[in-house]
Amino acid sequence: MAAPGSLDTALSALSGARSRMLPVSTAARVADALREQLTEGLLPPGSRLPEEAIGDALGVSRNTLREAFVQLAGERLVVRQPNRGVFVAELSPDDVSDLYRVRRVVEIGAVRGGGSPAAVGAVREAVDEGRRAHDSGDGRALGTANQHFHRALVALAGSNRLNAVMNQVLAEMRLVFHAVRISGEFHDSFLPANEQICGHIESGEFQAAAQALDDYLNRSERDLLRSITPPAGNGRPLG
Amino acid sequence: MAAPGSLDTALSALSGARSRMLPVSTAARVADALREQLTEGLLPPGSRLPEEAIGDALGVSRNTLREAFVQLAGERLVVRQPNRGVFVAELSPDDVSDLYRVRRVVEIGAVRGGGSPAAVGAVREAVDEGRRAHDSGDGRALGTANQHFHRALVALAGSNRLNAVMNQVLAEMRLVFHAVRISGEFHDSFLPANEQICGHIESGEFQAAAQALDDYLNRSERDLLRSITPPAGNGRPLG
DNA sequence: GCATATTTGTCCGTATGTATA
DNA sequence: CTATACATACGGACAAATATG
Repeated sequence: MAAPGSLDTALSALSGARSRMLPVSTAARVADALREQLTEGLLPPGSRLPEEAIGDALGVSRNTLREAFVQLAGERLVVRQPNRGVFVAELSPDDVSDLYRVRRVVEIGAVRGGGSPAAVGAVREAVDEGRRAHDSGDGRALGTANQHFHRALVALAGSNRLNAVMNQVLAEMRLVFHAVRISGEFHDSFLPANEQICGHIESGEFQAAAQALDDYLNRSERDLLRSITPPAGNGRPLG
Repeated sequence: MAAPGSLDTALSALSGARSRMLPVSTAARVADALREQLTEGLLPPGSRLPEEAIGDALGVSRNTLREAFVQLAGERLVVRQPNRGVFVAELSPDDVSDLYRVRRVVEIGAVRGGGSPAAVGAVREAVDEGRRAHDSGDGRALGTANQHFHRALVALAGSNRLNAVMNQVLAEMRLVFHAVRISGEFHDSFLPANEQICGHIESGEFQAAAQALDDYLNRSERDLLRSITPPAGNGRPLG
């Protein structure tokens, strides 16, 4: 029941998605549409997602919508409570720490192994994208560029499966970012870090890059956990 | 159409699963049942999984079965071809290499970070399990123990999400293992390697453990790719 | 190349059980 | 405790795409 009005607004924009009849299933398109709403923060964590209401809003049947829910639940963006319904995932501080454990292993592991010149170039491109966003004062684009940077780091490993894992992790991170108030310094801090990490990679100093990345991830986790400001009971979900 | 008889046999044993009414959805139980059949090699890669036939065999409706298929497709155990149906995933040599890229990053990354005494103890337990299986000449149990060993390595990182990733990777690996003829030496080679890796971890020599694990994974990938014996066209799926 | 049969994709209606007001 | 709302699961239906003869 958290903000049903915004829910309607969020879903109404997707009704037109049915028009293009691509060889992709309706359920997949519904999942894509909902995933976008979720990662854009338009559906706040903890929100109930009633089948009938959302199915009507999207113009799809409950069966089709349920298939999309199964997919999103597998990506941990929504949680299915038996006989209760599906809810937008609420990430606890423990979940945030878990995500950073994944990131430390996956990102650092990918950086240690280096990558092809093209993959390294993609890292540099993400750094430049962040710098341009910073210069134009676009905080939102800056956050997106940072996600591109870390996606590019993982892509160094050259594994489609690892890329998919990172995509899911970043989607969950966006869920967290939208749930908390991000201070300006949080966004600014990673620009020089990215530059440093990228430089090490370009010069083949993977160990130094891994160390710098580890430092960055530890700082990032600490800052993010602080901004969550845990209530009385620790390990509790955050709104 | 590949071995419909074995498909019937495989599914008939699961019909009784409906008896226990746990707070777990039917679709989830169907997914569990199918996943077991898939990872046990009872449904060979490339097999078609017709909705009506399997739904009847499992005693569930097509809608419920389709929810299970969505979940299994997300785990890459089956592949959905639009308007064609779902098929048991066929892994190409490129897929195998991709899986090993994931394993190198995830397993080595987890080992580098060390783990709690309990997590290290689980690694040792998996080594012992493998030794017992070897002593009793149970090749099947040996393979299972090896999977437990690598699962325990990843568990060192203490991340539920990373454990889930590894579980999916191992499920795909089983798909490969069942599709190829495994030579006896393949199973025997990892026993001393596991012992060595475990010893390094117990003595806190994580760098040495990581190096030994890297060597093992490289050897394992090479041996597995060799046993696949790629036909004329490289990168093609294997039966 | 064409006509037919099969199967998927999607929807609807409905019965049942569970949770909540 | 009753009543209501909702999720769960089933079966049937139909169009569209695909496979088959």
